[in-house]
Amino acid sequence: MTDKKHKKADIISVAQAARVSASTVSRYFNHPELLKPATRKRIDSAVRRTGYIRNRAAQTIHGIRSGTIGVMIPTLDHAIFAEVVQAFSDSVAEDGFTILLASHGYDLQREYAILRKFLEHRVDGVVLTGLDHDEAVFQLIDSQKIPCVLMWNYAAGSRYPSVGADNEMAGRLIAEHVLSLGHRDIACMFPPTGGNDRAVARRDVVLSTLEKAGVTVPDQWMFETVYSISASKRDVTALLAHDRWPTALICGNDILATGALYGAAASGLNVPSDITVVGIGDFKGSSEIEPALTTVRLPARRIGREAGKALVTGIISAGEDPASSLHCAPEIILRQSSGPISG
Amino acid sequence: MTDKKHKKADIISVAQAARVSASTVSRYFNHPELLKPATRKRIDSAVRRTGYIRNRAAQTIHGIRSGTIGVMIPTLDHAIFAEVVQAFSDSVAEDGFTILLASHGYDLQREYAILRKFLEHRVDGVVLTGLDHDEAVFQLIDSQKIPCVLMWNYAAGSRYPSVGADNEMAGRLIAEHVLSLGHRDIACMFPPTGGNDRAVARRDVVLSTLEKAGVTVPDQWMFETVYSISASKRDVTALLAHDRWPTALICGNDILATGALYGAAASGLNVPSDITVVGIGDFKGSSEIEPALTTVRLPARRIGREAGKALVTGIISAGEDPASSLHCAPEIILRQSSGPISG
DNA sequence: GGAATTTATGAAAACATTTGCAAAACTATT
DNA sequence: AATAGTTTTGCAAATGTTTTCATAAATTCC
Repeated sequence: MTDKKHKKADIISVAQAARVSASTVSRYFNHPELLKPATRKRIDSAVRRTGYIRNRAAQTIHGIRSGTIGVMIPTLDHAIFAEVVQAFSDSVAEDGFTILLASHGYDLQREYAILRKFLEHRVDGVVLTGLDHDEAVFQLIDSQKIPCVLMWNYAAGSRYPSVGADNEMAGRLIAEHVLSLGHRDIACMFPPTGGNDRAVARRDVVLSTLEKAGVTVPDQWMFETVYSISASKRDVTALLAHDRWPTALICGNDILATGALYGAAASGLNVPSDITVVGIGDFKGSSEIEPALTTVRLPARRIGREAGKALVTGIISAGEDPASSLHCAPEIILRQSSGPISG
Repeated sequence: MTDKKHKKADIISVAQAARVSASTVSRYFNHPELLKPATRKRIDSAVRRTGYIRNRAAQTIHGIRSGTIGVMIPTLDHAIFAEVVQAFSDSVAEDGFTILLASHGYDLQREYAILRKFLEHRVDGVVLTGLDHDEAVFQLIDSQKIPCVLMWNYAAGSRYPSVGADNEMAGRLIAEHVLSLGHRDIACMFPPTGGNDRAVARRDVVLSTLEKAGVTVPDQWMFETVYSISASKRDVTALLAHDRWPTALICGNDILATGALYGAAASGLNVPSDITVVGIGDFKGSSEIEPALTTVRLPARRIGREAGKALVTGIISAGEDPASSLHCAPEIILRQSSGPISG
């Protein structure tokens, strides 16, 4: 029955079909308990017959919530962000929210532009990835008085509630683990830090933890490698082609560590007896790779879920009970890719 | 200057601040060429001072496009979908569209519910993943006369324009490659097929191609393995623990193939001299893994980009020039994980 | 069986915009 | 300086809902 006269099914056409007023149809959706069962049935059938679909745009201009949440991430190409977004989306979907998703590719200008677009759509709240953002972004959110949660990283005094892992802790955990195995000749590989506070925090804390133990990483063992398995594999292969290698390699994330593992394999070296390799993140696949990767778990699913809950709380309670921060603690995961020095 | 009197910046307050009428402000945004440069400047400053942000909801009820596109995927947890979505999003963002993203987790009921939600938000178009959907879903899209593109898979006579790869071709390519290497003792590992037309198509065509060559896959070499590296590693390890193995293993996707490679490594077997392993997809990392994986490339980025372009065309030209199908041909990628029989 | 409640419905105003039409303000032409 | 033509602007109606207030209908009470 797709005939439905094609009268652009609005609330008025439904009202006519049900022989009631538009107000009554509106109530049918928003306060059904106010209607007489008989009327309800009549409208029910009319809705079905006309194929009416509510128009949230029309509701939204009444100050009613739009039911959307703006989600801003650097990129979906990093599987870990995809995982966070998936968990976030599932979490808020339970309360009927749909996400408006956009990625800025680490471009701060774009982040601002996207945020404006979110606001044009009158999102009920926004999630940003990471703690650091352009001051203009924060001011815009302030001025619109819209709930906001910073997701993925956690820091006590963050500008907005933050739900995520403490990156410094993650860096410290992995550095301490490597030190505890007796390593002193250590190489580090981190992604480029431009526009990426997470990477900066991790690198700085790893280096300072090593230094506190009296270990300095020589320049030629400090790699800045783009986030890709192939780049890492290449750099590690080059490193291992020299006559002198480190006994351990700390990678800023599991992607780099995966590439490092492949690089070691391609160089004919054994991990961990020839070299220890560790990562940060515990990405999907890190536990199955040969050898299984020692890393620090950043609980992506949990972060996404909790960030969703926090934001929804902030939205539903409208200011009176703002979203609150939550630390999803990172946790060291010992596997086979790390071992004591020499052997 | 976050003072702005906090008068809920609407178009009228901007008009007052600029000493013009609301209509003029509206024109400032929608038809600026109709305004006198002086007025334009005045409004420009007023917009800035009041911190006004346009309200797309209010525009949308005038039949103006909402500037959103509904994107429906099974899950973002499969990196390949994340990649497609990222490319799609980038593509449509160029034309000012923002995506509304939701995942149904292969649940057809949920797909229908999400579609309704998209329509409530008056999305300008929708993309679905895969060719097969509930008839109710198709009817709903029909009845709303909204542009729709089926993304990821391609088939000539699809219900809506499809942009993607031909799965049968992908399956045939990989099966033929394995046969051409001389293999006759072949095992297959595919994901569970419930609600997943892609998996079905691939499996069926692989089996029929093998059969046409006179090869039958014995039951105990037919694995139905959930999409995860660990499950695949487990199943392959079990397979290789028997006294008789196949000489080749065809996996329904690269995730399963990756797990298989790890399983072979863990069993102390060499790929490809002991067993050939191939996948489908050419996921990120498949080229770097040791040994690099022979697979069929499904061009995810290209598919996402082209699907975006196709849908935007359909939206902008409003019916008169509907979105059109496009086949992004799969391509066999020969790497190290496959080799001739025995050795 | 009517008054007093309670419940159910409708009319109209409100929401933030766009747009057709008409008036006002300019320019150009004589 | 008056007219015609053009450009710029404002008014008011329209968009699809929700909500307040008022009224009509149903129910309860004595």
